[in-house]
Amino acid sequence: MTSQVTDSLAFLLSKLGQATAERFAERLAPLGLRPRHCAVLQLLEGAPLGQLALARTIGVTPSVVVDMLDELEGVGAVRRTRDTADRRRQLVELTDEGRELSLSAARAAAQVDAELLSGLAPDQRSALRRALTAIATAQDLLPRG
Amino acid sequence: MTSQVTDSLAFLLSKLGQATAERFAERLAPLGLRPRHCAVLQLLEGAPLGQLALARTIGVTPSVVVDMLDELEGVGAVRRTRDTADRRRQLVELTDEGRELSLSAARAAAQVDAELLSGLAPDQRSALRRALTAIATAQDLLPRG
DNA sequence: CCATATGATTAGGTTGCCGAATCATATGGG
DNA sequence: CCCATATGATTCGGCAACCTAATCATATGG
Repeated sequence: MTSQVTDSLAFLLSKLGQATAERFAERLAPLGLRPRHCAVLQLLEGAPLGQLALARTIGVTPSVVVDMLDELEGVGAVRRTRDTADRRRQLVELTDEGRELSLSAARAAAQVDAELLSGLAPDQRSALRRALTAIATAQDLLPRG
Repeated sequence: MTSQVTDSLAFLLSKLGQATAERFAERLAPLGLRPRHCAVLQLLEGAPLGQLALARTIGVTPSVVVDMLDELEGVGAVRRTRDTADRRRQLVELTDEGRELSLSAARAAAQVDAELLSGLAPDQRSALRRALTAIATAQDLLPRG
């Protein structure tokens, strides 16, 4: 009856989160993408953005954005163009290829979801999603309110 | 209505898992511990183990175990002793200090749990735990069957 | 028109993991 | 008995994903 760390939700969530990330990464690999690219692709589906705005929104430093964009340019998903109004600025926009990749990534994610949820009853699934969303919201983890 | 990666459970779980791990790490820091040490401490609460057995059970490579044990020895939580029956083997056992640290770690984890769950109703909490445990079991992530 | 701020980039460091190579010890077959 | 091979621990080098600080180009306000 001693309470154990591995019984905690914190431990369970950490492990499960890591395992899920790995699985998702495997699914994305054939597309030439990695999990961290997904938030970028999705953000750019709206309008083109500067790199600093991108960095702040997804919560990494500007230098990380440089790397990620180098990679995304490498697979032809995004295009950097100097902002003519402010020539310091790189406007990053999605290519058609990028839009397709973003869709494929969403499909990959959905596949992982299906695998994760396969053992759960429908009401369990929705309860899980609601609970996790509530927690993530409370912890201020979600990109768009 | 377009399905988005960030709407997926996979993405949510990855993010939440990482955030939770960071939070847990902050709680453990004053103890001189990190999340990855916890599984080791807990495993050793049973009987002393060799490092290879440790590695296999927690799912990391032997070289990682070496590092972790160096750290745990550094805070006085474990002791390595050559197995007299097989002198290649290091028998790793918990010290009294280690037992106390393990308890403190469990308390830290419980605190994080409380924070995570604070916004949820009791029935939501148990539903969440059941769902996560079911998934983790299905994915073969739990140390002890 | 110069001081200062801002956007992107580069360089270098840290953490946590991995695989391959190394070293000591054990064990079984000739 | 002794050597080939296996096993346990360790070391070393590498990789991924982040960070900070320094640098460079361009803007902007006094």
